Amino acid sequence: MTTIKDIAQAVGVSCTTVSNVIHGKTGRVSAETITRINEAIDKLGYVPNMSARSLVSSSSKVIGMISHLASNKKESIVEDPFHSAFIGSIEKTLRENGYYLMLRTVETTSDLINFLHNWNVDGLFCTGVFQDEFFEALTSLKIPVVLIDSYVSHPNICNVGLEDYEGGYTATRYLVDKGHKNIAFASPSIKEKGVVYERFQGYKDALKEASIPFRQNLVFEQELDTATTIALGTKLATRKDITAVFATADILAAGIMAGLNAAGKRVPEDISVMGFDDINLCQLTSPTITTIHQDAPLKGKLAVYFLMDKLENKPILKREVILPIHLVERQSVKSLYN
Amino acid sequence: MTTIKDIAQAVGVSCTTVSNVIHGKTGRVSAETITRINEAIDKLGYVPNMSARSLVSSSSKVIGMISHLASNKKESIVEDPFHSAFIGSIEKTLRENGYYLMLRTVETTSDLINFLHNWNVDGLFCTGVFQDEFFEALTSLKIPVVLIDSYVSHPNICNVGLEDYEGGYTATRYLVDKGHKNIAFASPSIKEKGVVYERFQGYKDALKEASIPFRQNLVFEQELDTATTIALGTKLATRKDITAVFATADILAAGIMAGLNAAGKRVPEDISVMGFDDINLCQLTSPTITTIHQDAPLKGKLAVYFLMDKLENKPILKREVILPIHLVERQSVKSLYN
DNA sequence: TTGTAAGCGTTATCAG
DNA sequence: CTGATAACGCTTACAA
Repeated sequence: MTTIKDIAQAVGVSCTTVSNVIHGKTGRVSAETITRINEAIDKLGYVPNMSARSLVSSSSKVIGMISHLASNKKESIVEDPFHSAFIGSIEKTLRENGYYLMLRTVETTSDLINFLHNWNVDGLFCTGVFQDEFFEALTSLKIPVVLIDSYVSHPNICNVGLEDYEGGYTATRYLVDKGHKNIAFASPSIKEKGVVYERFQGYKDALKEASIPFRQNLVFEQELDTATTIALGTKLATRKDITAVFATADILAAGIMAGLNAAGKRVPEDISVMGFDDINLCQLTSPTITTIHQDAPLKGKLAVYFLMDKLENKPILKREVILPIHLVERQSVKSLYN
Repeated sequence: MTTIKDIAQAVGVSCTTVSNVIHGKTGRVSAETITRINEAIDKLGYVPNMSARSLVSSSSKVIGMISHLASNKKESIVEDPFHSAFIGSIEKTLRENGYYLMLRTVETTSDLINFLHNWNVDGLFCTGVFQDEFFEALTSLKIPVVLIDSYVSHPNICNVGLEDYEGGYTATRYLVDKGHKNIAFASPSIKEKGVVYERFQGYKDALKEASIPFRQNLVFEQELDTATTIALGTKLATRKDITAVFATADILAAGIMAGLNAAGKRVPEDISVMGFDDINLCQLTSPTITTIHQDAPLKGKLAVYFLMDKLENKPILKREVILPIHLVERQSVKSLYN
């Protein structure tokens, strides 16, 4: 392991000078020394020891991407702890800016605090945070925090979100415009201040606007694992009154379609289905899925930009960015006006 | 930040003793001191500074999960939904053993070396490594390396893999047993010493065993993005000779099915399709996809166990573990014997 | 323009 | 049983 000291000796200068050159504090160093140091760095293959830096400088260049697991949830592919859609995008942007990404699951608030102290973590990403004790802990941290897909807000915290309300509204409105009146709402558990809650409000408002009474018995909340979603589909097949379903996730929509199919119902002839997210799957099912599109990689990228700005103490113009959605029309919804 | 020194002062002992107690070197410490130290640790909320530990002890508890990007590829670290399946499992197992997971994409060998030095990385996971210069670099590291889904081998390196050959054989054999003779092979680029290559061998051997001549014009290699896979499906629809397709990934199989469908072909009536992996998608398409099952979370877990054993210098019984596959029969394959 | 030296939090060596 | 003390690699006042 080549160290700064090795470079200093090779060149015949002090550690200070080497350190200064490395950090571009090149104002008070002669041009010649600079080149000689840089040559030595290349030749000897110097690589900074981040632990040492971190120890002395209270900046570690470590960014945590944490996922908060409510106590004993089972890990499944659906319940992907790391929201794989945008994590690649996050790692890339972070790396290009000289940061390192640590993935960590925490169960309790003190798990989080310990983790942050362990590595002197510089900044944090979290997804799907609710208004709870965990969020409170987040707000009192002294490091930048960027929340993704969370409807909790605080002056200390930046948010990257989606037009969830609009998405729910747009989807429902689309179904209404196609002549549907008995529209089921399928989603995971509708938690206050969560993305699903917002989509739910959009659903309800679209109904109200069309003077269609909201009925609680058209709301179906359940887990997103494959077996459960398929079961919901077969259950919906027995409900003669329902002509359309709005599912708040494509994976859920697909499961419902599979269940309907298994029960002998045809989509969209017998019942229409709308999804949300516009993942690849939507183009692979038969019929293809009409859905609300969102740009996950962009979400990741924006989240990083937010964090970088805060880390570099740039003025934060706004604490929040909301990505637009749009409807992608495919085959899973049928018009009742024919 | 509470440090060891704070604890030492509070209890009235030296740093050494505190450190010893923390590490269970409790042989030469009085029972009373131990409890007093532990109480202080709780009360003052001591959390170890990993950077400091790392600096002094040449073990950082950092494990890298690296993905090697061939320079100009756009794919990111978890572009493959299948990879994200076991990354959660890896983080969990690592965490339970006191380690931390860093995600990192590297393009060149020296990117890798630098990263390792930066953080004094204790161990490494890599997926899909081929016999190239990058692999050579891996073999000469002095830290434990566990390869996942890679068919390169070296005494210094552990492998966690799958019965890819058997998978290819089993899938093809199944199609043959159903009376198919003109069986297409669809996959991403077949690289020497890669998982796809193994599956390809299994395909060829199953044909040979059934005395069906191998035909290169039944082999289709292309990218796995949705548009391309669907295009392949429509292309296959024009090939009157083909009665079945073996795709080496479910995502590919689904795309092909969508393309066939779009071109007016019915699966499995007109053409049969087999997948590989058994991801959720297989149960969501219509028809559901007959496929080769593999256990991704188990793969992740075993990879971690391998690494832990090497990190703790436990005797390595075998350098390699190959997970079994099995066929899951669904609806996308039709028997020609009726 | 460059060097000295202290100190970050921890562990390890060696004395007491 | 316990405690000084050096060392890990680096940054940063402060000197020169």
